[in-house]
Amino acid sequence: MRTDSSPSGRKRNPIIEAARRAQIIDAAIETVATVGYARASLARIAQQAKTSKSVVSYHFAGKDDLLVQVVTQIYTDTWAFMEPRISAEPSAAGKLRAYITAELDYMRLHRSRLLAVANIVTNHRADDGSLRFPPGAEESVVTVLSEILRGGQEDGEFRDFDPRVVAVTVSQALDGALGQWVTDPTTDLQAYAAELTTLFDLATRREESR
Amino acid sequence: MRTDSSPSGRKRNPIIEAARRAQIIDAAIETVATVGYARASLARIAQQAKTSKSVVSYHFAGKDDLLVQVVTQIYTDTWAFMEPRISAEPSAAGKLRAYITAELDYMRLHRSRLLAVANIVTNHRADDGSLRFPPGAEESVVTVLSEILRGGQEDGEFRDFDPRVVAVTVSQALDGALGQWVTDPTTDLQAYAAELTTLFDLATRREESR
Amino acid sequence: MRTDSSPSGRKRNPIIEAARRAQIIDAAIETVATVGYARASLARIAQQAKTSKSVVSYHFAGKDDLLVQVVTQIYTDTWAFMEPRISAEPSAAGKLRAYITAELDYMRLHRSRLLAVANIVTNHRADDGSLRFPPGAEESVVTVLSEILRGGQEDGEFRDFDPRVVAVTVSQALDGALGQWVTDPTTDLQAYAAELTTLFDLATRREESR
Amino acid sequence: MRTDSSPSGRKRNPIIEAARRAQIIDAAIETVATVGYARASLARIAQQAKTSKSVVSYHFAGKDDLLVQVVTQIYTDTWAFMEPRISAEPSAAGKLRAYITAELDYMRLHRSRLLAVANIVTNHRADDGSLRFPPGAEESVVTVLSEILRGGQEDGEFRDFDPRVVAVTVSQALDGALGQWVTDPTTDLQAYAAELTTLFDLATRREESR
DNA sequence: GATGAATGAGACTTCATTCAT
DNA sequence: CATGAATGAAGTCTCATTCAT
Repeated sequence: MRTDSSPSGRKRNPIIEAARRAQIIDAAIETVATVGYARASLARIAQQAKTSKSVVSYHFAGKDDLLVQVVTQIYTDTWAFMEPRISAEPSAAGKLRAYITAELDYMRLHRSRLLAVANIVTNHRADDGSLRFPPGAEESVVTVLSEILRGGQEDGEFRDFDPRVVAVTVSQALDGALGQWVTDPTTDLQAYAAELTTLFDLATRREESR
Repeated sequence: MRTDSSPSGRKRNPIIEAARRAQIIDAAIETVATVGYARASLARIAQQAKTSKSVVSYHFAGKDDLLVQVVTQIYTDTWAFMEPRISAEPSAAGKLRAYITAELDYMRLHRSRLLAVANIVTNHRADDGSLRFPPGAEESVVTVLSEILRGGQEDGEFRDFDPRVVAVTVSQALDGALGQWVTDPTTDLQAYAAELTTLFDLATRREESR
Repeated sequence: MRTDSSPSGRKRNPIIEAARRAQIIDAAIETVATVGYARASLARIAQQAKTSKSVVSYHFAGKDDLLVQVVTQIYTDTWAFMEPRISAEPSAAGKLRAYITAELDYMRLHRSRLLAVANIVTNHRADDGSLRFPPGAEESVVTVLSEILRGGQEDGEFRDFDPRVVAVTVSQALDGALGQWVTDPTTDLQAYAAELTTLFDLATRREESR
Repeated sequence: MRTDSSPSGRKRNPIIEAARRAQIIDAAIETVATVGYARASLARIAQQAKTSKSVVSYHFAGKDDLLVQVVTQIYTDTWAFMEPRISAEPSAAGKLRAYITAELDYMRLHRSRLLAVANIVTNHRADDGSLRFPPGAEESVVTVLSEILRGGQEDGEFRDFDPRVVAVTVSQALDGALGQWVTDPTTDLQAYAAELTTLFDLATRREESR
């Protein structure tokens, strides 16, 4: 097994290399989304990627490395999708609405990705038992949301509340939408988005503005 | 292994029986809460219960049976704790507030139980890959909440919204509180409860009443 | 566990005792006949007998003891059924025919017993790996047959052949009938008996008598 | 574990692969022949093959797959040995004699193989309890024998009898020879062959030809 | 550079037996 | 006398990882 996560030999071909890695990451996403974290073994992932376990072990330092990269990549991609739509909104309330609708739009396009991320983030642990992706982490969704909310409070748009509590709740609400959609595939995610934007609008705006 | 999960020999000793079962269930709860669903093996659970795997297999038909009983028992116990407080409230808004505060109170008393249930419910699957405790199930939290909310709408207390969306969101919000508390043990759950009751109060009441 | 195979306590009731033993032996027969020797565990046998493993262990010194008694009892019963019909025939050829038809008649009445015996006899071994019921044993079917055949040779009824070879072959032929019947339940055992009596008649009689 | 039982990676090494598989199959044969079907665990087989259980599980999809391949391979090999000798005989009676002597010759050369096959075929079952190698199967010995016998009847060589009954009996007679040889290692298999050929000759030929 | 082969640990389950009551 | 409870060994299979080529 290679010890670093990006193979580098004498004649490595970075294009083929990247393609293989992407293929394996996609397979990991699909596998975790389909069978759940606990049953997503390297064998199953390799099978999904139509390769062998060796190939997976060659391109990634180990299972942990693979899953970390899955999460990182999805976080990056999701944020690249959502960020412009959030930034485009001048008001904090607009940003919050944009956040909700953007994530639900992304969800419709990439169900497996968000499913995989949710599975991994809530289950993957280091050997000492600590969560590998603690909800308070820097890059976390919750942190971003907190800042939007705090901004809205400072601007006077939002009432007084604990930004972290609301951020956690919004984030959980979106996970709930995903779960609901998985349980009932007929769920209308756009209607769901409308429900949630209204809900959090009412829940966050200043009393005077009502 | 015992064939059925609830032993019924002619002269079985229900006291010893029940005690052992309770001990093992407690061990399972503690283990899942501590190391997570994926690492909660029968060996670890047995170790926690200070017995051997054989004893666990003797008292439960299998791992699946054990986990199902863990969930069932916690559901029952949680509901026995919450139900009186909810029923005592005459209004739907009161019931909703009671629901939130009751679950968070239970959480303070029995962190491991709710942690275990959350872990099992989101991860445990049948052999065919389907979730063993689908969120839409009869006894599910979401169903109970939906009915409270629908009642409030019929009474005219609540505005018009999709009860299921709000029920899912409330339930997820409570899970989020648990996660937040685990991540940051200094979290004040009573303050958290106040934040959430206010949030959902604002989010659900009729506009006229504002 | 009791060390001897027939329990004897202060107030034992030999009638109940015998009934229980018979019930367990029947269950063992049925279990071995149904699922085969390798899967006939004490648990399965106890289940078939509608008791618990403890009861089986109490009435028999162990699995080995139980199986030995199953075989012994069936041998005894089979022979009690066959012996009069064989003895009634004055000629050796008649005895041979009687042997074949009698065993096939018994087979129709007690399929499970012969199936169980065949399974146990060919599979059950002592801890050192030696067969527990070697085909050459005193009480064995083959020995009885050999003597009938040798008698027929001494009388001049039968041609010259190795009695043991023919005895083994007749015995195997009957086992083959059982296997055939199990495979194809529509097999007509009486027609099968006629085929076999003719076959071994032709195979054993003296040339002059043809 | 390998997912399929016959590996087909892009660049697998068929030589090493085949050698290991053959080694494990031989070990399985020897183990089953020695300790019997019921005690032939993967651990014992691996020990006999001087490897570990993992290696066995790597090369075969499971115990069932291994045993199926053992039987298949022995069937193939036995038939390759016997077929030319049978085909060389023009008459049906000759073919029948050749069948008997050929199998007994093979038995002398490969006692363990025939012992293993007999053990597996009579004991190995699918999970639903049905025999894995039912005696009526296409490739079965009995089917081949039946056709030889039927041919002899159509030619007028053989008397009128149920070909299946005689086929079963011949096959069982050969198994009986094996059992006899195992019980008494001094058994002269060539003499045994002569006894059997005479026996079935007399049993099958037309009356006119006597 | 890439992979087929191997490995040992550990998963869940079933086994025959023993023991305390 | 009878049995529910417990036990440790052993069963098959899957795991993530490593290694020789």
